[in-house]
Amino acid sequence: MAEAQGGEALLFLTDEQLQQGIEAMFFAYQGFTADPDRILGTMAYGRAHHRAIHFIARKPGTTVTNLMNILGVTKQSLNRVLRTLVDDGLVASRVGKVDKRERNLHLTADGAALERQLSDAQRARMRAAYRAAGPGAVAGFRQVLEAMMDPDMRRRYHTLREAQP
Amino acid sequence: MAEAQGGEALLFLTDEQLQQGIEAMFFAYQGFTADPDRILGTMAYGRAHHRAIHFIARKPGTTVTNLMNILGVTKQSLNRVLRTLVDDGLVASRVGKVDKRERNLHLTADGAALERQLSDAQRARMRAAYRAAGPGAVAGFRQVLEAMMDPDMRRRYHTLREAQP
DNA sequence: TTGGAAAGTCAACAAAGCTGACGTAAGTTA
DNA sequence: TAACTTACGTCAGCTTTGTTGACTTTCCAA
Repeated sequence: MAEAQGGEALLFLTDEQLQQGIEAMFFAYQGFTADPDRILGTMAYGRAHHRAIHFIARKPGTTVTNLMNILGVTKQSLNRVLRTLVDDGLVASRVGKVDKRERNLHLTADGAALERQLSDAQRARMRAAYRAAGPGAVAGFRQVLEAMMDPDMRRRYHTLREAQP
Repeated sequence: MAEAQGGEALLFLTDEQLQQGIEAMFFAYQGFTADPDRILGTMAYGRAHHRAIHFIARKPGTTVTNLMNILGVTKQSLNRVLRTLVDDGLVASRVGKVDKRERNLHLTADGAALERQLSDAQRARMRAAYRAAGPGAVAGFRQVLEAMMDPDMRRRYHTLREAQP
């Protein structure tokens, strides 16, 4: 028991321990999306709009195809969401300069305002969770999440950290 | 920098660090559901069926209302899923013994077989992630996830650990 | 200059959530 | 006992968000 935190101990992970991890992911994800969902519920938008807005804010000028790959949805599904955001003046879609087939996506002032509202709520919860769990826990949290990703998604996750062009 | 992992350091959490946590949750959840989704994609079931099957397996004899609260969906939405599972002979719905208004839900042999198939895939990924991250990381992972839950859900999460009657 | 990639559109559909209303059976309480 | 409440099931209708497939337009590159 004393060495339960030591190296080889994980070789003896019980199904019950793994099950608890699975359920923790499920319930935590509900909390993770709860605040933005509540805000979006008051408008004509859903979680899909939030995700699009989030990643456009994160990588201004990103293309439709890139966003599509990050979100893991089809072009048609993304396009419907994007169209409402463009129509409502939250997202600007500009023809690419180097490749005119591409559309570079940016948030408008209104879009950025909504993004900030949603992000603030989600970050507040994340901040509270980080503080409650403590500094050591945060590193472990990130390590496990990263190990859980598919390789493709892990690559995209790291790409988001790169400097803007 | 040396004390970046020490106590008060978290008071200086940057938005960028929180953002990374948010994105890690998003991408990791994709991985988390990927394997069961792939299996279910070959049959006439979806993620909603998986969730129902999971929690019925976890708490055999649970009632419809209880399951509804755990999953966070409406009675009608759950009922549609449950009906197909009962019709297909994966779930047994028996009238309660003490309170005949209640229906006690159990997996049939076929249901248990599917549950095992789905769980094995998801547990395998979880096990791999835990091993890749290391023993210390696992504790932190669980702490942050738990802190991220809504209080209601945290209570339900803990309730699942209680002994069966 | 022609082939193919990128972006977008339209149509049809499915999964899974929601609200509201209603009915029945079974407990609970006044 | 009568009235209320709870648990469950169901019907109807709607929304969001995903899917395929077929098609056009634009434009880069071989």
